[in-house]
Amino acid sequence: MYLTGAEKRRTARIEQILDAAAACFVEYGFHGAGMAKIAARSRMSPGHIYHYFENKEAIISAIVDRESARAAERFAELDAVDRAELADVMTERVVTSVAENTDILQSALNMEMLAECQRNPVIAKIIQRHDRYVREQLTHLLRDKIGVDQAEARTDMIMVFVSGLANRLLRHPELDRESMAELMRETMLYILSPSQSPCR
Amino acid sequence: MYLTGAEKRRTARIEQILDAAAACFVEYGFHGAGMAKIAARSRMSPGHIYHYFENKEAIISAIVDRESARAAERFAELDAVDRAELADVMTERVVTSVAENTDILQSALNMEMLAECQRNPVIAKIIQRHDRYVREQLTHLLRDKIGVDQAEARTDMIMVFVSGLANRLLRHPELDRESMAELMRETMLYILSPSQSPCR
DNA sequence: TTGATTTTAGAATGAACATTCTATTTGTTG
DNA sequence: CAACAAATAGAATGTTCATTCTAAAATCAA
Repeated sequence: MYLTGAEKRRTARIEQILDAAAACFVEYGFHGAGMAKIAARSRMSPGHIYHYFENKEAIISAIVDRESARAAERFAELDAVDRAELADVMTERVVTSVAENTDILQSALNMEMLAECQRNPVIAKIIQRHDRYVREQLTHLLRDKIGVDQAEARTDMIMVFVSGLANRLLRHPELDRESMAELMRETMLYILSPSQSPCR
Repeated sequence: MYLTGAEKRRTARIEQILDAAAACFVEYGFHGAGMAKIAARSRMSPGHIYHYFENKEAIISAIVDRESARAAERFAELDAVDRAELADVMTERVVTSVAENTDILQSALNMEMLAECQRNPVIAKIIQRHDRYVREQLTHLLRDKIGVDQAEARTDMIMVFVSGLANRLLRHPELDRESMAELMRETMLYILSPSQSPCR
């Protein structure tokens, strides 16, 4: 699919605005960040932004959509992983996100998104759509590659871990990441073990 | 400790403002809710609010403090529980919060609080102080009543569950609460089992 | 190049906002 | 009850906000 110069410029401008908006939203929140700030950061005039987005709401929606899609991508990489290693790789993924500090920016926007999702039905729709997509992928992996029962519940449980960890690190930043990683590894393997009663 | 009439009225007014502010913050967010809205909801004039709070920031701080304290209280109730039943009761607590819809209002404010905590150091301090208090209580219970090893890590793990669940219910509201509760029960008992290698 | 169209800047607008100021009412105390 | 202090209302203020408008610059098509 070929893009004309005009189309290329258009998408470049849109990216430019979204990058600036994301940075501002991290710093000030969706409602604390003004259009003037976003305009300055994207090196455009405020008025110009309205050629690409109908209003601020539309920018927020686009950001939520983009961030959700990026999160989903990260899960999708698991698809390529070998059947035998899958449980370990998934475990390692979650564990690593404790050990290293899992992308601060992403976490900051996530909280903002979840706060917004509780009062803005448009945002809620977007978030829930991406979540469904991720769950479908993950459940497929769990059921058909690892062969667990209750694959849906286990999927949700794993996602409880991921978001729960992000919250935890905010409330307890000095948390001992090493012991946490260890316990997390144990628990993940417990949840991912294929038998109904997973003790071996 | 006796309170004079004036002191009683003062604290009543403050509660009145905080209740109104909490409701507005749930509906519009910390930065979307204006002082005019808060004033109207607490049936006071905007100006009058400034006799009790220096500015809006101070109201936000007070709300975060109050909500955190309430959450801590709920954990503190566990102190009265009998040693033998503790693991089961704690498990039941978490499981129940999946089964019934765990206090929506609390969850709404929590996300708002965590979003704010990432950019406002004053808010971060308040949240982290309450979290430390809750952890101390819980770790004490786990170590001295249940007798687990790695009590700190297990404490954090349980708190990962609680906040992770709140997030999960936002992203996946139609989640099958029954299977989730079942898997959650299993996993909680795994984490709370006293032996180092918890399979029996 | 010329004319048309798109892109951009930046000022203008009017509403909403947090906060302050000035009165007025209410309550308390001697 | 009188006088003073505290509590309260509501208008005033100056700022910031999202959005719109006007016009200039850049790009493209012929």
